[in-house]
Amino acid sequence: MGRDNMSETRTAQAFGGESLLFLTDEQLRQGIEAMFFAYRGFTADPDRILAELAYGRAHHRAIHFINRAPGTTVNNLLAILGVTKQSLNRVLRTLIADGLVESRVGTVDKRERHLFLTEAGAALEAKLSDAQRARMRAAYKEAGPEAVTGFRKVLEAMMDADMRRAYTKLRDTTS
Amino acid sequence: MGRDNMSETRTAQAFGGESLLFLTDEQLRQGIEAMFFAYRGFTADPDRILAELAYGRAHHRAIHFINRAPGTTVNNLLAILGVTKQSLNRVLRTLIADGLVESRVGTVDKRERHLFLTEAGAALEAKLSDAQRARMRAAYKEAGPEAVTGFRKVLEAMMDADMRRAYTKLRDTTS
DNA sequence: TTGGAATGTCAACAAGACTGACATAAAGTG
DNA sequence: CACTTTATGTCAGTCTTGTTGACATTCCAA
Repeated sequence: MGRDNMSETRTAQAFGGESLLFLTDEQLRQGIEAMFFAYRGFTADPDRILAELAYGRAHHRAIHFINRAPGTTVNNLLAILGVTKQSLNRVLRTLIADGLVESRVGTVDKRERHLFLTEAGAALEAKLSDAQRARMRAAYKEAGPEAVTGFRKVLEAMMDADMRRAYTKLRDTTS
Repeated sequence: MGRDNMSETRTAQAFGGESLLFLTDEQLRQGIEAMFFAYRGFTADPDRILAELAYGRAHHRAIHFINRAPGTTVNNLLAILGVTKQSLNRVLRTLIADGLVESRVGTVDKRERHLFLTEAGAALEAKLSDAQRARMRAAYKEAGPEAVTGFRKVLEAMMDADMRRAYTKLRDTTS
């Protein structure tokens, strides 16, 4: 019980900013398990909403990033989502058929399809991200401002290089 | 470009410990996207190892938690993993058939099966968690000690109540 | 005009989740 | 002892989401 608290204190408080971290396998494993359980919570609320509509996480991801970067091309979306075009295409087809996403042929390059959310699509996006933001907001409040900064720092450091590029590019985009 | 850095600074530095958080939807969305991209990195290394062995994440999860709590019952594992017994059983069957997991009938309650890793199972577990820990260690080092504390705090606050119980119970177990 | 790039479609397949139904054995309870 | 509940396993079928491979279309660019 008290054992872990002790080692955690040692890491966080006894050592200063740029000093060596005291990283036991035990502490790393706790971080790993925390990621596992937290990700379940992270997706739980949207999953419930999606289940009612016979959609899955793949639909959520597509809707999220189309909303985030309206007019994005299919190829661009593929790179961000990290799936094959066939897999994405199946999801997009249902979303387009259901009137949540609109695909417009490119004007400068007519091979490209630019993706936009319809009103209905934007409404679902709002519903999904409201739920997810509520969870995130509660977690942030409970953990406190400094914790949030640390949280973001570690997550960013955990990404693959190319995902980190995609993330920071999106992050620094004024939406 | 600079816009986000400004708002982040405002949140993290201008306000003190117990003050109200300045939580814009923009900041929350960045946290959401950070979770998405980071989780990909989090699973990338084990996924590569597992792909060579024709195993998936489900096998990894089972192996991880059996290693974590040797002798755990099937029911216990079900609760932690949050899947159906049919789904877990399929994974366990292959792991037992491949000689990575051993299932022993309970002594006090003969209905229960207690799960253990074999030597081969423990070897794979070590290989997988070495890879995952290396990623985690690098991220922790890059982010710094205070960031690690904050990271863990936010993740814990993001869990569902029952997962949080499972997590802290595991966390506080001397392994 | 030819080659390559972007996109889409079809088919087949696999992992991994689900539900539902049923079997078995053991434990608990009246 | 009879009955119920619990723990586990299994069979069958479905769904989502991912994969590969093959092929067509469109169109830009050398």
